[in-house]
Parts: sequence; structure tokens; C-alpha cells
Amino acid sequence: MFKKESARGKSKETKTAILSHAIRLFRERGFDAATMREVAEAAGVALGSAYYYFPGKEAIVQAYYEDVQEQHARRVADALASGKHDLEERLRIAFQTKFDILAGDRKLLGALFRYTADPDHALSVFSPANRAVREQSMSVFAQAIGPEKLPEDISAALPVALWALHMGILLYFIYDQSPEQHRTRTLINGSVRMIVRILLVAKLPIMKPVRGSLVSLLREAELFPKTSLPAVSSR
Amino acid sequence: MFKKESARGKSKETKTAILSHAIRLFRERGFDAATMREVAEAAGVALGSAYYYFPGKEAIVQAYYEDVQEQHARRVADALASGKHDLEERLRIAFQTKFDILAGDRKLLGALFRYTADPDHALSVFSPANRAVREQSMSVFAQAIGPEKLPEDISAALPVALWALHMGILLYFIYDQSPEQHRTRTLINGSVRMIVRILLVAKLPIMKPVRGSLVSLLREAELFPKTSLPAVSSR
DNA sequence: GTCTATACTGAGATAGAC
DNA sequence: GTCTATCTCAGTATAGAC
Repeated sequence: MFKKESARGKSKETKTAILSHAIRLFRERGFDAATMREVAEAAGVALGSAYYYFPGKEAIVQAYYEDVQEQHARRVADALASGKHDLEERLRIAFQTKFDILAGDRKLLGALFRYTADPDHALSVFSPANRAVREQSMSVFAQAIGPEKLPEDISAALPVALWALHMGILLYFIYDQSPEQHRTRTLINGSVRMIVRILLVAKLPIMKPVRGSLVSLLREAELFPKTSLPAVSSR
Repeated sequence: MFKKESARGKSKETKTAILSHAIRLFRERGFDAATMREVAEAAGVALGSAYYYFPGKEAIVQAYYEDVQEQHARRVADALASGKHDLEERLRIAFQTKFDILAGDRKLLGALFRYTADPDHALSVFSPANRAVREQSMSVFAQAIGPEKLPEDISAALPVALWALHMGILLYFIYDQSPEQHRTRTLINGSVRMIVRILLVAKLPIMKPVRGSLVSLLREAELFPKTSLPAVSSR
């Protein structure tokens, strides 16, 4: 389930042990109730070791999320490999896969968002420290868009928009009490369908000026990405 | 600046003192750096007293935000009283006024969002405990929409949508390092203009089915409000 | 560089006396 | 309502083992 290093990675086992026991404890007792001392004890290490590998409790959830991201990239790449899906299916796969991975962990994910509104905090979703994870996530969506013929401005903005949407749905998912979070699943399918429809209209040449004013709004706010992301492979 | 009770409110002064000193300290030293002990000392009470009035540090920011909300409702009602504004101006007033009030307090506001992704936390933006504030905020936007002739489905959803947008802009504002946050101001004006344009198109009878599929998507996700909010007066 | 053991500090939060 | 004393726990420090 968690990151595995080459055999030479002698003490990565310790890190993995701390990580996996921590996640188990967070799942069982909730993020706030679980203490670093419990985590260390469960992993069979001293408190100091836990802090040696992770600067804090939230950092463990962060590391977990990075693993989730890697799994996501891998699974989506595999699923799309056959190449026999249309855009709507590809986007559905990209979204649904993410929530397959997160299925049992709604209790943990709240910790991920705790510093979203603290610009100086390293664990904010928008922090420079999180840049790599953010971009990997966007590139997964870029892959799902794939070779789709789209106007330049849409190509540039779409992965960012999809990333933002998926963060919103993640929030919805955390709150979703429906059995096995089927509402989140429905929301995903509906959203994806709507996006595809909007794209169909938006890419018409007549819509260029409309897109133009949206782009300039986003550009003024520095929310428009400088360059469009290349669809990198899963690794 | 802060809530004032009738003269009979004997010990509300203590609460007000704690609140105002706390906010001052949060502004000066940042939310995390300021301690409850400092707050208590500055307000001239014991630590226990501070906790008697506020269940925790974030609760103080919460109380501050409730004051902000009340000010917002009052100011918007005043500004709109003349009745000589068009929709775009009214929306601009509703948004800009909010950020006029919050102007100096970006350092504080991060704390407001800290539990956004914790469904069981009383201080989550979406918690039942916050329902009143949320609805007051939406009703301010409902006021700004005012007597505008709109289809039923749009009327129901628009205040919620504007509330959500204003929360998003609030997040942007917290991160906005531009001088006096002029980028936020630009973003507001651009967003409002875009909304007005979208409404112009969306309210055409031909768009009914398009709106219909959006509404049913939101309804399945239980994100569509049951009833449209009445535009209540400022109090 | 990895890990243990132990002790300490700071601060949020609470109990219970008055 | 208010205060003092106390608790818990995240996080740090240190000193040393391998």
C-alpha cells in the first residue's frame, strides 16, 4: 500500500512502518484523537524516531496523500493504456479512480485541508512545498484529456480547472454520508458529463471572445497557468 | 467595532474586552503565535475567564466573523437603500463591502477555514452551528439581487452560488499579496460582470433545459436549496 | 546517518474552589 | 463569573548507542 524503496533502502522500512501504523490509528481513532506517542508505540519506535521522519502529525497525512497521488497516476495510466475510451469515459476514470483509492479514509482527509487558508504554512494545499503533488495531480487530468483537439486557451486552463473541481469534490466526499458515498459517485458522473457538454460548446470558434474575457479575468488574477502542462507518463 | 449589548448586559463587557484584545493580538502577532495567555493578560482577566467566554481560540475568530457579518448586512442595506443601482452595481457593492470590512484582517481569517473539512467540528464553515451566519450571508446576496426578474430555479440557486463564490474570493483574498489587495478587487469586478452576463443568457427561455440538467445534478447531490431565501431586512 | 531513552517546554484546554 | 491549579499533548532537546 505504501511507498516501497529498493532493497538497499534499509531504514525506509521504519518510515513505512511509522506511516502505515499512523494511518491505521488515524482511521481507527480519528486524526485528532490519535497521538504521536501512540503512533510511535504502535510502530515500535521511539517518539524521537517518529519526529525524525515526520516533522509533525499532519505531515504524516501529507505523506499518505503523496502515496495516494502516485497510486492515482499509476492506475489512471493503466486504465487509459488501451486507448479505447472517449473523453467522457477518460475523465470519469480519472475522477472515480481517485475516490476508489480514498474510499475508506474520509476521516483522515480533513487534516489535509487544515492549513488551506494559511498562506505561510508548508502544508497548505497551495504551498510551494506542495507544488509537485499539485502538478502531478494536474498532469493526471492532462493525460485524461489526452489527444483531444481543443483550442490553446482551453488546453492550458482545463487541467487546472479539473484539479480545482476534484478538490471541491474531495471536500464534498468528506461530508458525504450516503452509503459507500454513492452521492459523490453520482456527482462525479454528472459533473463530467456537464464538462464534456460545456467543452463541446466552448470550443466553437464563435465562443472565442467569450473565452477571451474569461481568460483575461483569470490572467489578471494570476489564476491562469503560464504554460499548458505536458501529459507526462505515470512516472 | 464589536457587538454591544444593552446596559443591563453586565458582564458582556468582559467578553467584548477579551474579543477585542484577542483580535488586536491576532492582527499584530498572527493567529498561531498569539497565545490564550497573552489574550487573557491583555484583557486583564485570568486564563480560565477567557475560556469561560470562548470555548477555544478559533471560537474568538468565529465571534469576530459574526460581527463582520452583521456589519456587512447593515452596510449593504444602507448602500442599497437609495434603490438607484443596477444589478451589476448592487452585486459589486455586496462583494466589495465585505472586503472593505475585512481589509486589515487577512492574517486572522485562515483560522476560519481550519475546520472546513472536518464535518463533525462545530467551527466548520458548513457546520449546523454556523447555519445562521451562512444564511445571513446568503440573504445579503439575495438582497443585492433584489427585485431582479429571474426564473424560479435561478432565484433559488443564485444566493447560494454567490455565497460560495464569495467564500472562494475570500480564500483568494487571504493569499492576495498585491498592494492593498487590489487584485481581489479586480477579481470581484470581473466576476460580477461575468455573472451578470451569464445571467443575461441563462434566463432566456431557450436555456431552460440546460438549467434543468444543472439543477437536477445539484439536486441529486443535495446541493440545491430547498426554498429560495427571502430577502430579509438588515436585522 | 538511524535510533533510543528520557526529560523538558509551551500552550490549549479543563476542574473545581471561591 | 472568575480565578488558580492542573492536565494533556505536540514538539524540542539532549546525550548517547550503533
